[in-house]
Order: sequence, then C-alpha cells, then structure tokens
Amino acid sequence: MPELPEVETFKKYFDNTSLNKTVKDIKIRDNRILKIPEEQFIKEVKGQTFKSTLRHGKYLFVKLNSKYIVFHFGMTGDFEYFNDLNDEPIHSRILFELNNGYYLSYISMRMFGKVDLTNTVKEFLKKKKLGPDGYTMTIEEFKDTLKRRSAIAKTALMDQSIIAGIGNLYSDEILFRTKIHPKTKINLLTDAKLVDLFNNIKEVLKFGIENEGDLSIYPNNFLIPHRVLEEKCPICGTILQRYEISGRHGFFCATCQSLK
DNA sequence: GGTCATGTTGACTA
DNA sequence: TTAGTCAACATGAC
Repeated sequence: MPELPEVETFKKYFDNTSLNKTVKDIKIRDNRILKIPEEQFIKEVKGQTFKSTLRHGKYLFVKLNSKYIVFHFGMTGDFEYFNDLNDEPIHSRILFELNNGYYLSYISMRMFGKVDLTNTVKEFLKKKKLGPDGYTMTIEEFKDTLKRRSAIAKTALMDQSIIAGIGNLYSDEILFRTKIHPKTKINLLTDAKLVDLFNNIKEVLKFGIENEGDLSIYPNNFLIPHRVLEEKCPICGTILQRYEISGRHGFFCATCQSLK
C-alpha cells in the first residue's frame, strides 16, 4: 500500500499495539527482507524494548534502547498484531514475539520492503539522501528543497530526495488539485502557485492520513477514484489522459491541468 | 500466458 | 551535478 499516509497509519497501529513491549524472540521467515545479516539483526533486537516511533517519508523508525529498526513497506507491506500463532499471516517475513504473549508480524507480499537498523535517524536520512518529510515540512523547507531544481512537477513530487513520502497516486492527486500539468517544470511555477502546491500537498496527505490510507472511500471530486482508462474528469468532464513518466503511469486532466 | 501494480536502486545517457 | 529512462527485484490479481 504504502505512501506517506499509509505509513503514518502503520505507525499508529504499531503505537497502539506494540509500543513499550519487549521483544522476547524473533523469527525471520525470509531473510531477503533484511538489509543486514539475520544473526546480527536478532542479536541487536532480541531482548530490547520498543521505546518510541518516528516516521519520515515512507520510512518508519522504531527506537530500541539505543539503535533504531527501520521499516520500509515497499508496495505491499503491512503490520499485523495477533495473539494466536496460528493466525500468522501468509506473507509474514519477520515475526516479533512480545513479552505480553502477543505477536507482531512484518508482512511483505512482494518482498519490496526492507528492514534495516541504524544508529541514528539523522544518519539514515543522510545515507538515503531523503528530503524533508512531506507532511511535516515547513513552507521554508519546501521552497528551499525546490531551489535550483528544474525537474518536471511529477518527478519532483515523487523524488524522495526532494520531498519524502509522496508516491505515484498522491502525486497525481496533488497535481490535479493544484491544476498543474505533470510535465510543468517546477522552476517555472509562480510563487503563488508554489504556495498553492505546498498547501495541497499538506491537504491531500492529511486527508489520506485521516482516512488511514484507504483509497476506496475517496469522494468523487478527487482524482484517485478516476484513475482508470476512459474515466472523466470530475470537475470538467473531459476524458482523463493517461501518461507515462519514467515507467510510472499517471492520470491527469488536459483541460484543468493545462501546460502553459 | 501476458500485463499491470501505492517502491527503490543502480546503470546509463544527455 | 542534475534529469530522465530503464531494467531488476518478487508476487499476486485480472
């Protein structure tokens, strides 16, 4: 699932179920999901307590006594908290046995997710070259990160080193709402349009978070329910255009989002 | 069987 | 350096 709103939802789920619990045991169901050797991961995490969590972009950090576990959910990641080991999900890749008798599974059907360890969040963000978090960044950080950039809007929004957290679907929604053509060069936007874009990033992500990343409940006036061939723009009725940028498919309204 | 998918990364070309 | 393209990764749905 995960773009920023989904990861925020996973964070809340983790906080509500597993925070302050101690890891009694760990079972690695598939070590391809780990960025570090299995033995090392187990050694560093077993016996530790989940002290706090922090989300940056699409990454979730879980603080142990000193180090952090870093969860990335790829396209099909999830958590599941349960009591009976028989309920372990099919695609459970890492199983944490907690000291209250419950289990937490890190799930990844397609194995695109990754689990890592880091000494500090700062160090990890630097290593991954992640930009400011899309949901919590300030307008100053936003303008600063776009400075001297000439990428097209769609690419810029999805580039995690520019802004962290926005993916294919939400970038389409944000551009639609701001009435920006996906191929508009970011440095050609007026200051007013940039502020508009900033506000819409916040609003779209906020809406996503409030709905726990559930894309099936989106109102008709959003683009997301219409990202299908032959669908019409909910604002003006024009047939939406499908486009491709760097191997990712998007939709936009050629009338509402004209390229000036 | 073919195509597509909410993501990231590294190689390669301007 | 910055931008953009593409293949690779692994699996399930239609």
